[in-house]
Amino acid sequence: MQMQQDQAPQPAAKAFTLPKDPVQRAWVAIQRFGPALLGRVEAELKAAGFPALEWYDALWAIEREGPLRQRDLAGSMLIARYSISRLIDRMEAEGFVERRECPEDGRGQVVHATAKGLKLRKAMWAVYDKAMRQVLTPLSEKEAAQLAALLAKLS
Amino acid sequence: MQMQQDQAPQPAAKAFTLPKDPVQRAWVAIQRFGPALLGRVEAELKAAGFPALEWYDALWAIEREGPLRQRDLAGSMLIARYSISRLIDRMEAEGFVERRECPEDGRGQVVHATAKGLKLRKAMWAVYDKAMRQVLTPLSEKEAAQLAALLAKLS
DNA sequence: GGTCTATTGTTGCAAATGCAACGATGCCTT
DNA sequence: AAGGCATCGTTGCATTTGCAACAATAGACC
Repeated sequence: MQMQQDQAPQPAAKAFTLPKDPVQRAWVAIQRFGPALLGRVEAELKAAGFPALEWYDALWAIEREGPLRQRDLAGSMLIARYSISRLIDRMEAEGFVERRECPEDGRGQVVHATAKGLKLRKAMWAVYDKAMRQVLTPLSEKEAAQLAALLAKLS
Repeated sequence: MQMQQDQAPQPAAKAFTLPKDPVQRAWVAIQRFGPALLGRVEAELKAAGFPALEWYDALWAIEREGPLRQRDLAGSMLIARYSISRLIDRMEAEGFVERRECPEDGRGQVVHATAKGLKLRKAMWAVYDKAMRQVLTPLSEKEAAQLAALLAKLS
């Protein structure tokens, strides 16, 4: 019987050599480091007892743009409608959002944030912001801006 | 009854304005565009009837480094051991790899690629390479190298 | 109005994932 | 050699996802 916490989700990262071709280098970097960075931030949120980033994103989208149709949330978060449907199921079950009928469209559901939801988002932000900055410390402000610009070109 | 294919996994992307703070810009870009790019490439592989990128990555790791312990595959692919265990289950069931006993470690399993596996990797590469380059066309070679360098700083 | 097609959100089902545990083996210390 | 801890790979279980369908509503066209 062992007492250590087994099965770390992110196993020890080996030193990794990128390919020579610049395009492949870029691709490999995106594929490897992107998810790893997300994982680190998600891990900090979870360690602080918070739900996943999705929840934050949904709450933030609503706070930014006002109550939203599920369709629009899906568009805003770039995920499929059925994913939104179930995400909102879970968030509603915990009282962070609520669905209301959509006056202009009988099919629609408008998602509102509750006071509890707004509070959660703020609490998450403290941890999220810190974790994000920590993960990005290796970059100067200028480099961060450059990185954002390069990625934005790929939209 | 409708004949179109419903529920596109990546709904119409709205024009998206990045925050002002450079660090947040970088983070949002990583969070949004990274997965979107991966998704586009994955979609092309799937459309061509191929399995997911994971399969390619596993086969390529083995081809590059020789038959690998599952532990090392996990390290190389940055995923948990139980994920590897099940990934290899599936790949073995389709005859692309096979597990053999590890001579130096009774616990170990060494994963070998089969001829069928090597063939699959090559076939996938044709599509993968093309899709990857297509997704990255907005970047010049120099920019691609820059992007890779910036992301690598974050390892 | 009536018909036809598209969109919205939901759901059943199968597959995949995360987590926590486990058996088996290796390794280190005594 | 023996005990104790660490590592390797696997698995049961609950949760989450992806896919394909669906009912309900909207909108366009005649």
